Amino acid sequence: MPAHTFEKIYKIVERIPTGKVATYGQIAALAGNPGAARTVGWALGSLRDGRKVPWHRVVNSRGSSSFPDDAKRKLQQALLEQEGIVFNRNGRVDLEEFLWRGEPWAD
DNA sequence: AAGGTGACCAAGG
DNA sequence: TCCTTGGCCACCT
Repeated sequence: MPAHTFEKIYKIVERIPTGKVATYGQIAALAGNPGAARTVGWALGSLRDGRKVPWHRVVNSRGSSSFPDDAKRKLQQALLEQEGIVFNRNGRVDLEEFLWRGEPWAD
């Protein structure tokens, strides 16, 4: 079935292991749509409850969250810290350390 | 069919 | 390190 782009994105995000984070561009690439980073953010923005997607493990290339709501980025940061992710004083994570090395697996 | 929008990204100043 | 600019792609009206 035509795994809608959204569905693909969700599945990828679900594969991000605890204690690691991924960037939008990375997910887009893994989903087979390199360059569609914006779409990824949009997909996650449309995310509803009931779908167990660790959206908090998705950050931008700077290693910080780009949430429009301050409350949510705080929540995201808290959740990540619970998983062992460390934020520096700039509120960013060290991608060299926590970026998920998702391999080009094949479904 | 065309234009607007978005949890983006990379490059340049 | 910050801000701006141009370009990406999928979805909605």
